[in-house]
Amino acid sequence: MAMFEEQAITASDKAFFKLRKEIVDGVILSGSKLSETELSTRYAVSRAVVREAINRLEACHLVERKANVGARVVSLTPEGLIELYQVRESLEGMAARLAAQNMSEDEIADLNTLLNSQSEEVKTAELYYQEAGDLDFHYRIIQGSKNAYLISMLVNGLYHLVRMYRVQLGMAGPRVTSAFDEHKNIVQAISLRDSELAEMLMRRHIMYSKNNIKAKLQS
Amino acid sequence: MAMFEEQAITASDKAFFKLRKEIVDGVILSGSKLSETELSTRYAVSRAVVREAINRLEACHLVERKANVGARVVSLTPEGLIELYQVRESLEGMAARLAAQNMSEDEIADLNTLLNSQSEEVKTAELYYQEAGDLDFHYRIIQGSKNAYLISMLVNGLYHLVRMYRVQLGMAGPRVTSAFDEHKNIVQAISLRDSELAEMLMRRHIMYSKNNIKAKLQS
DNA sequence: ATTCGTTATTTTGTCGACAATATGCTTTTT
DNA sequence: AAAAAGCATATTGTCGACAAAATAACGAAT
Repeated sequence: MAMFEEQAITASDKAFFKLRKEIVDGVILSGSKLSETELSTRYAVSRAVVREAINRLEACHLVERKANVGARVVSLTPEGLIELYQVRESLEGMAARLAAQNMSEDEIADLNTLLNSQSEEVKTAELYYQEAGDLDFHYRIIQGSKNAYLISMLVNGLYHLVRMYRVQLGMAGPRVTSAFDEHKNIVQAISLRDSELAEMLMRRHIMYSKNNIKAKLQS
Repeated sequence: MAMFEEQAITASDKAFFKLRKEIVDGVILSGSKLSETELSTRYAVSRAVVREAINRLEACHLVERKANVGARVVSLTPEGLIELYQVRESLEGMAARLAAQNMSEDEIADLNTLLNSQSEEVKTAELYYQEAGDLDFHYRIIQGSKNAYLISMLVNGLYHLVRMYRVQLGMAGPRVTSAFDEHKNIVQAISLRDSELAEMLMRRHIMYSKNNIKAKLQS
C-alpha cells in the first residue's frame, strides 16, 4: 500500500498525530471537549505543544475552537457529511481531471496493476478493499494531479474527516463491487488522457458514495 | 460593501491579521524569512502569540514552515498561480452550483442590485470595480453556497493568497467590462436556479481570469 | 422554590526562560 | 587551496508560571 508516512519531528507533531488518530477513531468522542491541561498530563507534554496540536486540528476541521472557551471535537451530522462530500466531489473531480493531464505513464501503469490486484481481492476478502484499497486509489489520483494545493487540502485536510465519518458510522457497505467498476472506468479515462471524462466519472463516483452513506445514515 | 469583518479577540488574532495583511500587501517580501524573535519585538508581544499566528498563516498557505528551521513567506510563481486558480475553478464552480440551489430569493435580489449599482461604476470609475466589486461578487456567491467547508476554505484560506497574487502582480487589468458581463450571466443562471449552468459559467469566468493573469505574468 | 448577583474555581491566553537544533565561522587537516 | 571537523552563535522548540477570562458554586433576595 502506497500510504505515505508522515514522520513526526517535534513533540507537537507526535501529539498532533496521536490526537488526530484518537479523534478519527472515535476514542475521543465526537462533540466532546478537549481540555488542554488534561491532554498535557495524559501525553506527558507541556500545554504549549497540546495547544499547537489543537490549532492544527482546527485547521483540518476536526475540532472547533472558541476564544477563551476552548476546543471541541466536531460533531458528526448528516448535513456536515453532505457538505463534506460536496467539497470532495468538487476537489476530487478536479484532481481526476488534472491526473488525466499530468500523471506519468508509469504512474498510470501502477494504478492499473493496483486495480488488477484488487480485482482478485474483491472476489474473496471484500472488507480489505473497501477500507484501504479505496483510499489508496483515491490517494494516487490526488497525487497524480500534481497540484500542491489540491493535495494538501485533501490529504492533510478533508480526508481525515472523511475517514472519521466512515469509521464512526461503521462503513463496510455493500458498495464494494460497484465502486470497483467505477474505479476501473476512471482509470481508463485517465489512461486515454480524457480529462473531461475522468472528472465527470470521479464526480459521479463520489456522488454515488455520498448517496450510499446518506442512505445508511437514515437506516 | 458586504465585507464581513473578522474581529480580533485574542492577541494572537491581532498578530495574525496584522501579519497576514503585511504579507498579502507585500510589506513583508514574498520569500523572506519570518523571524519569531524579530516579529515578537516588532509587535510587542511574546513569541508564543507570534508562533500561533505563523501556524495559522501556514494553514492558509501563506507561509511555509520547516521544523527546527523556521517559516518563510511563500514565493509567488507562475506554476503556483496556475495551481491556485485550478482549485479556485473547482471550488467556486461548486459554490455557484450550490448557490443556485440554496440562495434565498432575497439574497439573489441583493446580488442583482449589487450588479446594477456596479453597472454604473463600470462606465466611470473602472478601478474600484475591479478590486472591491469583483471580490464582493465572489464572496456573496461563496456565502450563498451555504456550505461551511467551502466558505471556510475559500474565505479564510485561498482568497488571501489570491489577493496576494493580485496585489503583488499589480492587477488592474482591462478585463473589467467583460468580467462584468460574465458576472451578470452567472447571476442570471442563479436566478433561474440553473445550478448546472451556474457552475459552468463560474468555471469559465475563473478560467478566463486565469488566462488573463497568466498573460500579464509573461509580459 | 426560583432567579439574580457575587464570589470562587477552573480553564484558556500570554509571558519569559531554558533546552535542543541548526547555521555560520574558525581552525585544522589533507 | 579546499574540504572537513569542531566551536560559537542564533533560532526554534518546550516548559512552567502568571494573568485574564469564563464557568461553576454559593448565597441572598423576591
